[in-house]
Amino acid sequence: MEKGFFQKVYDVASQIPYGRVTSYGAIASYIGSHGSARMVGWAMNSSKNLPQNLPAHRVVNRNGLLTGKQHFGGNDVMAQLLISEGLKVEDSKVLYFEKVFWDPAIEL
DNA sequence: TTGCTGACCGACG
DNA sequence: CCGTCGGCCAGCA
Repeated sequence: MEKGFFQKVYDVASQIPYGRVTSYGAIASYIGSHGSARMVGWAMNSSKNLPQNLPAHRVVNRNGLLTGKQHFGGNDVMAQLLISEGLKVEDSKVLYFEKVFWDPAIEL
């Protein structure tokens, strides 16, 4: 039974530590599907059908921009969640992104 | 079954 | 600098 694409995404995303963030591309690359970053985001969209254990708010784009914030049911919900974890968010963007960046290829 | 779309990224002109 | 296009995989009408 090989894990499907989504399955791998969930597996990695669910392991993102508190107060850390990663990028769609990093996850895609780690699971061996470099270029399918869009699918990572799509997997997050489908996360609604999964347990809340999936910290989708800790996944941002390459620029540290909260591109998927609108899918959290609000415009600032995602930002507030990150701020609540001790991160600095300004203008829908994670400050010190490189410092809080969690790369599965390195950390995992 | 076919075809379109999507929370991205990198390349090209 | 900015607009456009291709690639990747899965869900839905």
